Order: sequence, then C-alpha cells, then structure tokens
Amino acid sequence: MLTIGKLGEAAGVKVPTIRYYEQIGLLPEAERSAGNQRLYGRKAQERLAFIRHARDLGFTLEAIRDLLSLSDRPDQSCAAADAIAKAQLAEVESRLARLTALKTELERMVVQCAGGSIADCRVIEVLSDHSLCATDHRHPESEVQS
Amino acid sequence: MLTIGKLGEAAGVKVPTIRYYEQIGLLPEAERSAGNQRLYGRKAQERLAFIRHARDLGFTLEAIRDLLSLSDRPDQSCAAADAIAKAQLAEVESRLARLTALKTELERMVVQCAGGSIADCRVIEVLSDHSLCATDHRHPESEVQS
DNA sequence: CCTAATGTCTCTAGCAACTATAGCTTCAAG
DNA sequence: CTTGAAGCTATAGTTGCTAGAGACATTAGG
Repeated sequence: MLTIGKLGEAAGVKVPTIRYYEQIGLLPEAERSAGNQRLYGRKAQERLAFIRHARDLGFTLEAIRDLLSLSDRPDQSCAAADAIAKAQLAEVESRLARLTALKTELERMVVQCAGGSIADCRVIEVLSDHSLCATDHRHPESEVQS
Repeated sequence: MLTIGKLGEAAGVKVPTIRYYEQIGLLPEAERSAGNQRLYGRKAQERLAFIRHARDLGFTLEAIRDLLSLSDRPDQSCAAADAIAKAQLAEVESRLARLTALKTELERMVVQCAGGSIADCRVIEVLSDHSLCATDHRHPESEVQS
C-alpha cells in the first residue's frame, strides 16, 4: 500500500491532483490508514496511470471518465472507446491545422520586422489589420487546453 | 458611435467579452449615453480589432496588454514587440511539436483497433500502458489554450 | 522516548478567458 | 404606447488544476 505521495511519485501526478481526481469521482475514495491518511493499492495505481496517460494524450477528464467506465466492462463492444479516440484525433488534427496557420502568420510577422520603431513595426501593424495576413487563421471552434 | 452590440458584431467579439475586456482594463471605460449605455468610437473599434486579432493568433491577454501599451508609444523601439511575437511563435512551435506526437499516437491507437470487445481494445490497452507507445508524448511544460 | 522535519489532512480561494444567469432598465419600431 | 430586443450590473460557473492556511500523522535522528 502506497501513501498518496508515493503514488503521485510513481505515476508522475502531483498529490493535490490525486485528491482532486478523487473529489470529482475519477478515482474512487481511497482506503484510509488508522491516522486517516489515504492508502492505495495496485488497482488505484493502474487507474491513475491510465488517467495520466490519457491526459498526456490530451483527452479531457470527461472523455477519460467515459473511457474508464468502458474499461470496467471488458465484455462490451469497443466501438464507444474507438469513437472517443477518433473524436480526440479529430480534435488534435483540427488544432494542428490551426496552429500551423498561426505559425505561418507569426513567422511572417517576425521576419518582416525590420527592428525600427514601433511606428513601422510589422508586428503591431499586422495585428492592427487582419487583411495583411496571408492565411485565414480565424478562431474556428472553441478550443481549450493542450 | 456604436452600441456595444454593434461593436461586437463588427469586431466578431461577443458582448459579454467586450464588457469583460473593459473590466480587466484591456479596453478603456467606454463613454456612456444618457441612458447609461456604452458607446464606442473608431478608436475603441480599432483597439478591439487589435485584441481580437491577437487573440486569434493565440497571444494571451497579458501579452496583448503589453503589445497595446507598446502600440501607444509609436516612437519607441519595436524590440519589445518583436520579442513578444517571437515568444509566441516559439510557444506555437512547441505546441505544434507536441500535438504532432499526439496525433501519431492517436492514429496508431485508432488504426490498431480491430473493433472487437473492450477486452481486446487497443485504445484501452494503449492508454493503460505507455510502453506500448511509439513516441514520447509526455507532458513537457505547462500548456494552455489555443 | 522526545523532538524536529516532513508528509498528510481539510477547506478555501485563485488562475485564464471567458460564458451564463438573474433581474432590472432603456431603446427603437409599430 | 406598448412590446420586444438590447442594454445594464452583479454573481457564479466552466476546465484542470495549483496554492495557501492551519491542524494532525508519521518517521528519522539523537
């Protein structure tokens, strides 16, 4: 049995984050020691590793919640898990496309800057006027994290 | 003079967002009509367009605050603006690198899924075990939005 | 066995950048 | 003159944590 600190160390997750995951029901309530400290066994360790890994891949906690509940029912079809992963892939692809456009625009901006005064600064100028942009980098959908 | 609704429409920014920008001091306090409604002139319109455009390019509000104060002093060197833009470019590049790794991993995951039951699901399996991954996609620094 | 240092506990508040809600007032059209 | 849209303020919620306060638990050294 591991204390929360050891568990966090093992999984690469900070202690308050583990407590937070428990609080929002992503991890079950931990067993407690005589002195009321949380104790974790191998199952909890695996579950946390799963969460960590999915977070690293950019899945939201909501998606992870769904994936975890799927993984708890090994006899069911994996279509749902597949769909979640595909949605995440699509999300990542769309972010990639957008970031690529941003990169292009920022590069143009930085390269064109001759280093004079603000009055002639391309950075400020381009920011002031979208029509100076080569690509259409406008905010497409809502985007969060990662 | 535009009302807040018209301004938002013109700039592609939602009304509450404009009020929020005013609240955090990114936009100056607007003039008011006799009936206490906000009224905006061309300067405010340009400032909001600048903000919107910079947000679209992924700059944080803090960076935008700096860029705006730079653009208010046209006689100064543009080195600072250049540095902000370069930092943003670096940020975008690092996010791109990470997202590219994520995409690779998610594709592998999705392609390998044979569509059977959860028990044999590659998606779940890979999430359970990082050593099944081809790339090192571990969370490098902190990352936000965009 | 005692003490000091570290670890853990709960609870609350804060971060970015908004978005949503409630309950009110003002404005423009018919 | 009335109705409905748009505006006002203020507060709370979103996501995924992170930081802090103040109290208890555990462990290592002397």
